[in-house]
Amino acid sequence: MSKAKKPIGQRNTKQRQVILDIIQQAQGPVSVNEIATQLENSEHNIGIATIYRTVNLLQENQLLQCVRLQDAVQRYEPANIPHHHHFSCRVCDKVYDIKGCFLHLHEPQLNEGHEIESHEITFSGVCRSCQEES
Amino acid sequence: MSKAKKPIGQRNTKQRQVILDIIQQAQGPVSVNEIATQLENSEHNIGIATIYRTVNLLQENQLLQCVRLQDAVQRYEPANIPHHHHFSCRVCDKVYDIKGCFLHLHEPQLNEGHEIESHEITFSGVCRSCQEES
DNA sequence: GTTCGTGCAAACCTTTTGCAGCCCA
DNA sequence: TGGGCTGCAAAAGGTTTGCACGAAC
Repeated sequence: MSKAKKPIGQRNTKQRQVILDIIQQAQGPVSVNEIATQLENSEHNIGIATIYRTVNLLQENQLLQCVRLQDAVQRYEPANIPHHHHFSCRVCDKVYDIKGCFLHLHEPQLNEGHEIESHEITFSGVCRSCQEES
Repeated sequence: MSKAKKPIGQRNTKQRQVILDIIQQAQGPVSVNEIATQLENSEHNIGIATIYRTVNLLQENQLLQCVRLQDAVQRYEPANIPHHHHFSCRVCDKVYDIKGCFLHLHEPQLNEGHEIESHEITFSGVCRSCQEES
């Protein structure tokens, strides 16, 4: 069923396809731990080092981008989704995508002389689901 | 000379005052490593665990706030400075404060149902000093 | 003197690396 | 068949914790 997919890196292994599939089907950026947990619940047995090596490879090939929020872990999401930001729930720790961007970057004096190339906005609070539960 | 200062936590120790002084006199958020380096260059001998325990205590007492940028380390800054954000130079790795906030948070539907309590914006690019050097 | 705080070292957590065996091309 | 890829385990960085000694009240 993965006949038409082009190889990741030099060889097209099952592990790499499975990991990429998990990230592409997620609702927001996922961590290596979250990937490992999903794999444990399936029949796949993929070592943690392979997951790390794969996400790094996918990043180098511009298929993934890395998101680092307030906690210690890195999360990964497909590189081809439009510009957006993230919301991190302080109750359940889940990370959601927030569409669009509220930033007005073109007020010139606000850069204070630095050359801004990119920005990252992280919101935090209580997510939809956790509000309903309380 | 630290006669008038009120205690941090339950006891007023020299270590805690020294660590707080370093953070308050810094130009931007500082990491535990940067604090440790400054202490090595002085006559103080403070264990790394004490620095971590102190910044965590100061955070609980709302004297410090934690800033986590794209790299793995946490940085700390006084909690009483006005709302602002940060710029991280990809050349020299220094972190600068950016005054003010460009964010327009009150467009209601953009929260996507989550209750936003705080936000953090990190800019990155090339800082003033590094531009001049090239 | 009692209790809290410190320093040291070990533990912990996330991520990386070395290496022998496996499997895709 | 050969070399890239995997799994395991050990190592590497940043942070936390346990414990006995020392210092603040």
